[in-house]
Order: sequence, then structure tokens, then C-alpha cells
Amino acid sequence: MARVSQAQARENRDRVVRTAARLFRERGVEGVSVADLMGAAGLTHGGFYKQFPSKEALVAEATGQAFGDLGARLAALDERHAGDHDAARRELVAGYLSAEHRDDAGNGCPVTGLGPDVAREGSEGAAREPYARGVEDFARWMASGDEGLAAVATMVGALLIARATSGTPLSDRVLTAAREALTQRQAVAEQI
Amino acid sequence: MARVSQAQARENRDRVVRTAARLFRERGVEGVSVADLMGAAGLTHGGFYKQFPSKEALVAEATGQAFGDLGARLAALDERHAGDHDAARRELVAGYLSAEHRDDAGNGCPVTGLGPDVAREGSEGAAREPYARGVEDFARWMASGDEGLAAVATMVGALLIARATSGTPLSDRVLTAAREALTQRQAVAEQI
DNA sequence: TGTACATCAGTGAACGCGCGTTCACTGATGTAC
DNA sequence: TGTACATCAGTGAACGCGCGTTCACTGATGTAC
Repeated sequence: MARVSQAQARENRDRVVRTAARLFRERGVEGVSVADLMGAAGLTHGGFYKQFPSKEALVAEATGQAFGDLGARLAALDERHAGDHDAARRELVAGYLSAEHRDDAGNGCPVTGLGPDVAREGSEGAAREPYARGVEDFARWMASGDEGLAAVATMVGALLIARATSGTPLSDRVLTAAREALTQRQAVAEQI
Repeated sequence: MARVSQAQARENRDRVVRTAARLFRERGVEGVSVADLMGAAGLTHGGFYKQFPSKEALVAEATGQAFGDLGARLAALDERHAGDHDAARRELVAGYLSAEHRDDAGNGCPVTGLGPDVAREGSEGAAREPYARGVEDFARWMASGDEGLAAVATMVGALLIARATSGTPLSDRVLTAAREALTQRQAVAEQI
């Protein structure tokens, strides 16, 4: 294959970004080589630099993509629960703190999946801006003000620990513990 | 330098483990090469395999070391607050959710600092056992049962997010939000 | 206590390997007329 | 609408580099007598 139509090229580029958003969450940025990634997207690695200036630039773009997916999922939940935002939140929490989410990091929360990599980037890292914006949006969806941030922190910490201890009884216990804490907190908040 | 006394050799080995426990938390396991590590411990890299069968084995040992340090710190807090465990917990939470802790991952919490690396190890990873045991001990110190686990999850998530967003206003806000959530929860618990 | 020698912690060069990135090349696509 | 040619997305080999690990060597330490 040689030159390809502009539409095809755009489609290929998009597939690379989406593949990266998945693989980076699954194995970490350093766990995915440019060759791995391009192979997974059905291309050879040489063409990478026709579309992206560097691996780091792709990390930033993939971070934006992953948070975009999260936003779409939250919007879909609201739509399904038509107006009942509390019900949407309950469903989100149950799904977030589930064994399925723990075992499928690639399609899971970017706050948890990309957080360690973003933290280790210096403060000049290009992924930091979309990351911070994404966390803020997610927190606002969960609850206004500090409560939303605290809820996200609890879910993220529980998911990280559950993944690092998967295969032990502790893994399921931490998911349950976080679910109970959030449910109680939300019940108190709804009462007020 | 050639052969060294058994006491000196033990001391050198110990220094390597302690250096690893710090650097792995700071930069992640993949961010520290064997040569980096040995250099930081004042040795050349060739001797590494006289003391450790592989880098992975050192990761497991450094994980144990880091959690041992955490346990010692918790014990020291209890001793300082002689019997007043609630006061010890309040001090722990304040220090855990501080800018100092956020900015000093190398001497900080191993649950957060090593969690991503342990999660990405397969379930055969040798660091998983000391990690799970360490989380369990920490959670039990925070509170009995699920409450302790939920508190640890909240702190770990907040610290991870604060590190990934350091340099933005969100970073301090998530620390504050988690502190407030934990304080309220503990106040309720103490009331009961 | 002194001597002879085996041991082995640490050194530094080397190994094969996979990484991110570059580059000459290909040939269908897009454009100018 | 048809033709001539410049463009450029994708290919595949190659680059320098740093990684984890190995190894021949050194010489003070530890031990046997």
C-alpha cells in the first residue's frame, strides 16, 4: 500500500488515537511501543510520524480521547435516566466499582488508568491539561463542589487498589467498602 | 574496590533496597534502571546480580521495605499520641493529604506510589503479596472493617489525582475535599 | 598468633534486544490545465 | 471530461541509545591449619 485517500488517512489516524487511548490505559504509556500500537491499529510503525510529531503528543491526544469517551458515557447515563440524576449516579457508582471495570482497564476510567503516567510526566507534560479538565468535569457530574471531588477520589483509589490486589479477597472488599461509603454519603446529601 | 566484609556487604545490600524503595515510588519501576539505582546507592551496576536474582525480585523486596516504613510511621504516631488513636489518625490524615506528601512521592505512601506498578505486574508478580498485606494493615489502622478500606481508598485516590494535576488549582482542591470528607466521616463514627 | 590460600562482593566491559525516531522509496490520490 | 504530474500516507529497513543481564577479573576478607 502506498498513498491513501484523505478520508482513509483521517480514518487511520483516528483509529491510532482510539487504539492508543485503550492500550495506554491498559498497559501504561511505557508498556506500549509505537510499533505495538501501530500494529494493533493495523499499520506499520514507520508511518506514525506522518501523523504525530512524537509519542508524547499522541499521549496528550489519547488522554483527550479517553476523557471524551467518559463524558459521552456520563451523558448517555443521564439520557437513559431522563432527568433523574441521582439514579444515573447510582448506576455509575455501581458500574465503576465493579469487577468488570477492574478487569477492563483499557475501556475504563482515564482518571485511574492514565493518572500514574500523567503524574510522572513533568509539569510540562502535554497530557496534564486535558487530564485536569477531565477530572474537573467528572467531579462536577458527581456532585457540586468538594463533594464531587471527594467522591471521585474515593472511586479512583478503590479501583487502583482493587487492580493492584486482584486475585486476593481484598480486591472485592475494597470495591464494596467504597460503594458503601459513597452510598451513605449520597443518602446524607439527598436528605439535606 | 574488590571484596568487602560481610557486614559491609549486608549494609550495601540494605542501602540498595532502601534506595529502590524510594526511587521506585518516585519515578515508577520502569523509570529507574538498574544502573541508575546502583549509582544512587554508590555502587556500580555489575554487582547487582551478586545480591538479587533479578530486578523483579528487588521490586518485591523494595515493596516490603516501603510498607515496613509505613507501619513504623503509624506506630510512631500512636506512640506520640499515647493511647489517643483518634488524634493519631487526625494527624495522619492531615499529613497524608498535604502538599508536602504530594510533592515527595519517594518518601510517601507505597499504596499510591507502587500501586500502578503492582497493578500492571501480572497476578504472578512477587510484589503483590507484600502489597496486599500492607494495604490491609494500613486499612486496619485507619478503622476496623470496611470503613478503614474506604478511608484508604479516598486518601489514595486524592493523592494520585493531586499528583497528576499538581501545578493547577485542582490539585490543592482535591486534597482539601478528601480531608473534609474523611473528617466528617470520622466525626460521625466517633459520635456513634 | 601467624601463614597460605580459597572465597566472593564489587568492578567495568560486553551481550543481545527493543525502544523512539529517521529516511529513501512506492504508487495511488489529488490537482492543474 | 481527459491527461500529466506533483503530492504525500504508508512501507520497511536502518539509526543510535539505554535497557536488563552476563562475565572475566580483582584483591581484601574469611578460614583452615
